[in-house]
Amino acid sequence: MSGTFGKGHHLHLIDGSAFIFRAYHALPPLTRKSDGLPIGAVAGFCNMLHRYVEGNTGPDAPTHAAVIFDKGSHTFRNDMYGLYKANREAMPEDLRPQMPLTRTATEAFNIACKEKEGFEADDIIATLAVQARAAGGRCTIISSDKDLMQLVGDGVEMLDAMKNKTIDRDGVFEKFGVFPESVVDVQALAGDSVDNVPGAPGIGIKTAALLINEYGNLEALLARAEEIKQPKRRQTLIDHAEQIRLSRRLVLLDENTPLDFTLDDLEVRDPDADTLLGFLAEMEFRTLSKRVAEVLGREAPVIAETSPALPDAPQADDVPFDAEKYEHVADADALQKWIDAIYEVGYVAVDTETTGLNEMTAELVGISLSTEPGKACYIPLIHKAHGGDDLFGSDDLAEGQMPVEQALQMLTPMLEDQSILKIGQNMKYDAKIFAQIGITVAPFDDTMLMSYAQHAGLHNHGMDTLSERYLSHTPIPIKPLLGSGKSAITFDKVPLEEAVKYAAEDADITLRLWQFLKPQLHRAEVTKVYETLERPLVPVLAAMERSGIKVDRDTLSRMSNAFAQKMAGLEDEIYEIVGRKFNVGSPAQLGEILFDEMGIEGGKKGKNGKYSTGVDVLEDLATEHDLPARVLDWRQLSKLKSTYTDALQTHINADTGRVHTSYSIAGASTGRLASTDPNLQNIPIRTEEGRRIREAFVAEEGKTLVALDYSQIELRILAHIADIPALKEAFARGDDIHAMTASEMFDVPMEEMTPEVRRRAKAINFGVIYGISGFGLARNLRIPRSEAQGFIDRYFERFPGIRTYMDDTKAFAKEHGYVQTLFGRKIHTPNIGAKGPHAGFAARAAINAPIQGTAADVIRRAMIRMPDAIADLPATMLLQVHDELLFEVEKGAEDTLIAAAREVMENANDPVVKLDVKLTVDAGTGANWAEAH
DNA sequence: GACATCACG
DNA sequence: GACGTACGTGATGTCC
Repeated sequence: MSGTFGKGHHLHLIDGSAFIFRAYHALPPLTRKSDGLPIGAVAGFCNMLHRYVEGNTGPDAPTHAAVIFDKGSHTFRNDMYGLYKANREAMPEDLRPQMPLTRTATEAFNIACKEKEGFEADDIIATLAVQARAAGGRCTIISSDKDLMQLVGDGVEMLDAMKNKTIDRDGVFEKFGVFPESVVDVQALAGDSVDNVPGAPGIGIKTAALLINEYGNLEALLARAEEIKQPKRRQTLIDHAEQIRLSRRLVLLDENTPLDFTLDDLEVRDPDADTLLGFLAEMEFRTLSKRVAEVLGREAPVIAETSPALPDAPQADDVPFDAEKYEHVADADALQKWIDAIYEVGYVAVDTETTGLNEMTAELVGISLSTEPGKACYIPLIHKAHGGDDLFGSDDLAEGQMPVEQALQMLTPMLEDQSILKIGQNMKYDAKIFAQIGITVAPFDDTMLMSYAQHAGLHNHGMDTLSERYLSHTPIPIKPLLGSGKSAITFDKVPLEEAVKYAAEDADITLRLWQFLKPQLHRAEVTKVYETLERPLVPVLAAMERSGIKVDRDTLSRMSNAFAQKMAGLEDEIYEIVGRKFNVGSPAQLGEILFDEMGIEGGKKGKNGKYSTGVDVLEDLATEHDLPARVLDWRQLSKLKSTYTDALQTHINADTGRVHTSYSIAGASTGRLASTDPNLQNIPIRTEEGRRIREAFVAEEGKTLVALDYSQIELRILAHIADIPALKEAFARGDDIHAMTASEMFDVPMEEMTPEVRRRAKAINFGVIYGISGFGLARNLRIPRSEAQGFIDRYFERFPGIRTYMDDTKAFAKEHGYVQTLFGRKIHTPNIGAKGPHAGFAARAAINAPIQGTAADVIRRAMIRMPDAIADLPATMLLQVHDELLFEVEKGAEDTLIAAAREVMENANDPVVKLDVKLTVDAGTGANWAEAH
């Protein structure tokens, strides 16, 4: 299609800067081999352009396209407002020299490349989009920048290339709560911390959308600001009217940027093969050159090897994923070739396929390996013929598999060879599967933990997330292979051809992630965290999980029956009071009965129109009415029964008679572990009835359980980090820390301390760790907010270091985007700059993270040292509950174990971190967990 | 699958 | 000075 741009034409506008920054952050700091020129961002940029061009086929392909860049740092917006984009970080040093190369790259692909001094790319995009619309054509803006959303509609849409998601008018509404024509009004009110647009203080996108929807537009709102009911909001709008108008001018895109070209100049052109291949060769992008050459039907240019390729050097340009190329290894010859290749490079990505997710019961089905990007294999071992269908004889193995013994005999020396690095994603899983059959995998790297060490708090660390984020590749989903629900099958029933593609791809992805993430560890300065706090924990946890803890089924069963009886009794009483039967377990039904039928005052509805019937609400009502108290009792029993006495029984392993939890190392952002399937970190203890559940956790015959827990570890760490002399001295003296706080705050001598005063001080101490607020403390203590605020003020007065710590921590988080523990663990705080309600949330999390995270690091270090420290004792470490370790030991050796374990725990910070406060550990023993704690 | 609720540190 | 508020988790049951 040609001629003047108009109806039937389709313009693509690519936000060049977004491409560059994404490429820069997604790739390691690659350099050109011949001269060391940084080219990581250019490499990523070229890959993205290539992928973009290749993806543009079919009827919706653009007829016109351009990549638009920013030019110069000073624009007309800086003249309007000196602080515009003032808090932007300077461009990284290794990115600067790459900027001109991205323009050259765009031209090499023969795509129009446009920029204009003094104008932002957004303004040029706006101008072109409006021109395209006026001419009757369509326009797609390839960007996810919210500043461009004001342009959407009437033939203009956006495409988030990252998520491959189109943003239309409805998409804009989802983001802003208004349609595109009102976006600037909302942005003017909400401001933007990234671009430093001031907006109206205290008003975020939600409130802004509410106001604009009510008043129609910004000018109408400002004109009628006096009518607003909320006093603060009204005053803000009146006081900051000019600032808001300025903000609107800042976010409003200029649709009349003077341009020295027309839409017709942007017509899509085929690249010139020589120019493009020449450029790629000059950049020394080997693989991309090959790919592009293939597409163009040309010979790939020869690029000299100017320096020997390092074995673990990341590839500057990536190999495309191609599941067809994965190898199905079916005999000893083929496997031997792989083992030889592994010894050649010294490392291998390994992944296991099994019959289930529970490593204690799952059986090994096959193994996949990868030694370089794009090169991977799957060694199926016990896949069933015909998908295990009974009609054909269910136990027949599929053809094309080597005997399990033979495969393992060949692989085991390699898996255990100290000179071969095994790379896994969540290696604890594979290590446990191999441990089941007597294979100890070592040494190893774990890509999940590498990601966690660098990016805790930013995103999760599952393979799908990492692959999409860092390899721009969506892995083959497992769902279609296994099905779901009742008809779900296990992996050994998956046909070999499909199994090879899926399984080998996992190894391929893992290897690529490792090549990408490993050099980044150093760049992010978290190598020590990974090497000392993450990786060494894997074998320790694997051993604990495999040990499990003995749980007595009869005890649970008896308790379950008792609970059921009590619940039935309570149900009768509840129905009696209400006058009919209903589902006591339904908060919705209960809410209506309490507040509508019975007419009790004080019902509060939540966001979906249901009354809240949480424990706080019911406890308040219980002083006046019988029903809430009964319901609370019923709920407690229901919880204990369903979650503990019943569910726990289903987790008792048939072979071991024990319960084997699984710890996630990379789940909690602060560095804490999390326990799942079942969660053994939330077994009841606070109420007498719940505590009895712990009686079912028992020691084996002839053994005893020993529990050791850190005393007040978070408060001790707070005393150290915030440097509070009074707290440090109290810990040194061994004082009751809450009583001391109370005495200091309320001027009560320690000898005359009452439980009530101490309770309040305790709540405040905890509040401080959580990033205290008057509201939260008031709610916790059930006192007026003003009184709670008074306590907090007094606390800050007596312990001024706390305030400094809080302020410094928030400032650090704002500046760096993360906070750190004493051991260097980073916890990212992406929402710290948010406006509105999110801000307080993020600030409190930032204040808490170094404290909770340091405590988590301390016990991790203790756990890592523990196996050696107790190696000569007849003892096993079973469980970790954040500040507690539970052991099982032969009778008679309790004291020796306590001495050894306490020594490790109390000195776990040594020698990396020197603490001003001593860590102390309390110990207990017993035949069951209730006694030991 | 979202939400409410409640178990733990 | 106000948006809604204590920090971090996981499992269960209801209800759409």
